Amino acid sequence: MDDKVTITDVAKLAGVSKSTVSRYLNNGYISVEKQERVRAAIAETGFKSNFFAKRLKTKESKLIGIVLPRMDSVSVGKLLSGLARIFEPLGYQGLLLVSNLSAEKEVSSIESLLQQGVDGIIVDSVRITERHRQLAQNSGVPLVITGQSEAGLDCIKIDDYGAGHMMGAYLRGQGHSRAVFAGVTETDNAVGIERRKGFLDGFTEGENDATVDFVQTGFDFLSAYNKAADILACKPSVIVGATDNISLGILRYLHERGIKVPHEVSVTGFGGYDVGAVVYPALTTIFFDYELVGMKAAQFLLDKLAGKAEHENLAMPLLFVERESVRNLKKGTPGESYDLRSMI
Amino acid sequence: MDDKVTITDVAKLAGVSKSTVSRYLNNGYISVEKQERVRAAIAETGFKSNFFAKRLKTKESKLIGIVLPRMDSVSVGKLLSGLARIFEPLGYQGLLLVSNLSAEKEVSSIESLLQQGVDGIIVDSVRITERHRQLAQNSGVPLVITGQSEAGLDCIKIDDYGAGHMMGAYLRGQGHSRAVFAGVTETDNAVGIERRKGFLDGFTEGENDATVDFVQTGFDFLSAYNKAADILACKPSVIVGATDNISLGILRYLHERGIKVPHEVSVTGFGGYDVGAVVYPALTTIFFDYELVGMKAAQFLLDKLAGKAEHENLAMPLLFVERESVRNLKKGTPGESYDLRSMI
DNA sequence: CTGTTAGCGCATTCAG
DNA sequence: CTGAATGCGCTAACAG
Repeated sequence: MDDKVTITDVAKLAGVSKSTVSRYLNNGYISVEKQERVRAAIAETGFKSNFFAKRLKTKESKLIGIVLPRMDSVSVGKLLSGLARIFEPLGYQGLLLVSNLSAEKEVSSIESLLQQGVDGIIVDSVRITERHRQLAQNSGVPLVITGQSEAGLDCIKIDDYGAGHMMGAYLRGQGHSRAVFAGVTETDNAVGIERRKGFLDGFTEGENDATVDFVQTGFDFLSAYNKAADILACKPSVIVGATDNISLGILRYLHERGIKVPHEVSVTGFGGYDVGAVVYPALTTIFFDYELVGMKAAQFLLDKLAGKAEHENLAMPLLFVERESVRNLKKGTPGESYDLRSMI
Repeated sequence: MDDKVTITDVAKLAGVSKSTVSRYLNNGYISVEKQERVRAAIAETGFKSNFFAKRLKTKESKLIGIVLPRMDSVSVGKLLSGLARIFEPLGYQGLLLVSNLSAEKEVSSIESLLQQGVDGIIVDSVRITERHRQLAQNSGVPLVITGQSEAGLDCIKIDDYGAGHMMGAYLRGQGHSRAVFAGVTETDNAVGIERRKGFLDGFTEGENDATVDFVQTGFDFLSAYNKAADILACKPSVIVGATDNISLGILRYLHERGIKVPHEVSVTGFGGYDVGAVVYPALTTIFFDYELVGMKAAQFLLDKLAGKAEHENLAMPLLFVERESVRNLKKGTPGESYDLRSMI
């Protein structure tokens, strides 16, 4: 309603020129006296500078395009929190698009964002295509990728391979030799392929009695739960869920069947958020700091915007969270820990 | 990089005037022959119309401002999913701002959004202030509120009072008379006040032997866990968490102490997402369809934009989810249900 | 320090 | 059906 008032109206009311008002708005030099008159005129008219006109001139939008695979997931939420934490104090705002886990949709979202004139783009990708690469290199606006890692592009991500490897090595150390990896389909490269491969390597490294079966599930509790019977049929000493959610679904199934964890079978996850600590037994897992990923990615984009950033392909540190769901086969059952505070 | 090409370049290459190109872009009449030439020129140059210039003329941004209290919460994620589901197919994009649970920050976010020239605003509010009201009524852009309900404003929300009442009545029906309501502080009006009041009314209605104690917690597992001892000190037959998270924290505490749920004490929550179904016992709760709230809010905003919507103050329907965590004191212990599929 | 003069890229009259 | 002309509201030289 009140966007009718323009810089011209203010200038008229203050008895100065448009440029003077513009200077007032943009830290240009202006005498204290006129400064005051302009201030008063702006207050009186309720003037708000027109965003589009301003951007048309300056070629800067202060807008960051953000492409996410989905909205209703803890990790995505954390990632967004991290992004907001960096961008927001600097006056950048986020333009949000959802790809629904489709690499094609990611691409079209990026194209759309480019047309909107965003200053930079962050895409939490499920898979990098050739078109991603083209856009990243030729669009003229900096693009940083989280979720996947691809040589030659700017990526900030969790070290999925490393996490898998760390878990594999840990479980070997606990004396396990028969594992089932319950994972998602290969459409998500990082989770579906790297994490799994890392686990395989870490678990079987230098050993010949270690076996790993693979059972495919979805990302949600229920689909994991539904595959639990298949998993059990492999007679594992440990079940490794590709995400905490998968592990929780399996834990529920085991509970229903009266199968004791970790006494009869061990279970681990990846993710490390609080939920894993409230179930019983609390889930041993690896903590992924997606908020940190968000912050790093944001900072990196900002650096690129400022021209002071070289190419980077960074993996965030991992934190192993040992809780109650793994049995040490070499020493028997672990002493159970009975305090949530120590596990969160 | 390729944003250099403007409508003028295309016109020149196609051998027509700028206006003709503009018409081509905006469904204006243009001969088939020139249509083809323009199409070719656009393809060749890789022309993308400049967003800001276009908006400067049309006064339409196709941008929806969205203000959220936080990012890392399931309900907020669901809400966003719902919004995206409606807005996205219509070419609207979301400009996202986070208020960090502060009503003041909400207001400044709204003001900022207004200045960006968004077509409409959705704010998931924690508390409505006088300034909210002013902005909603005088800013000239439609504003719909979720999360809170306020007379005279356009609100779409969960029926918090109704949910509380429903839960209260249910528990009375199960023969409970000593309850503890574990809730958050009153800064969140809907959760802190309405939900609690509804419960109080539903639980004590027409009875005089029913008592409800109140214990304050935060929104997270751990803070609820830390208050569990205080809660137990009240000797309740049932503990009512204001959110599922609160209830899960309490459930964990009870488990650690070996207190059987629901045999020794019952527990309920509010929210109804999947996590509550994977813990043991699975949590009896009330399902809030935040995704539906998002869809409704989006549609409502669209209707207002089209001028075909009257004022509205709508509450979404509730779904009672009976699982395993409540004991029927009139009939003894419920038969336990042993299948996740029936509870999700 | 300040006013004047030009556009930014596009949509839209208005005459053809 | 089409081209020429006119701003949308603002910033950035350019001379004062």
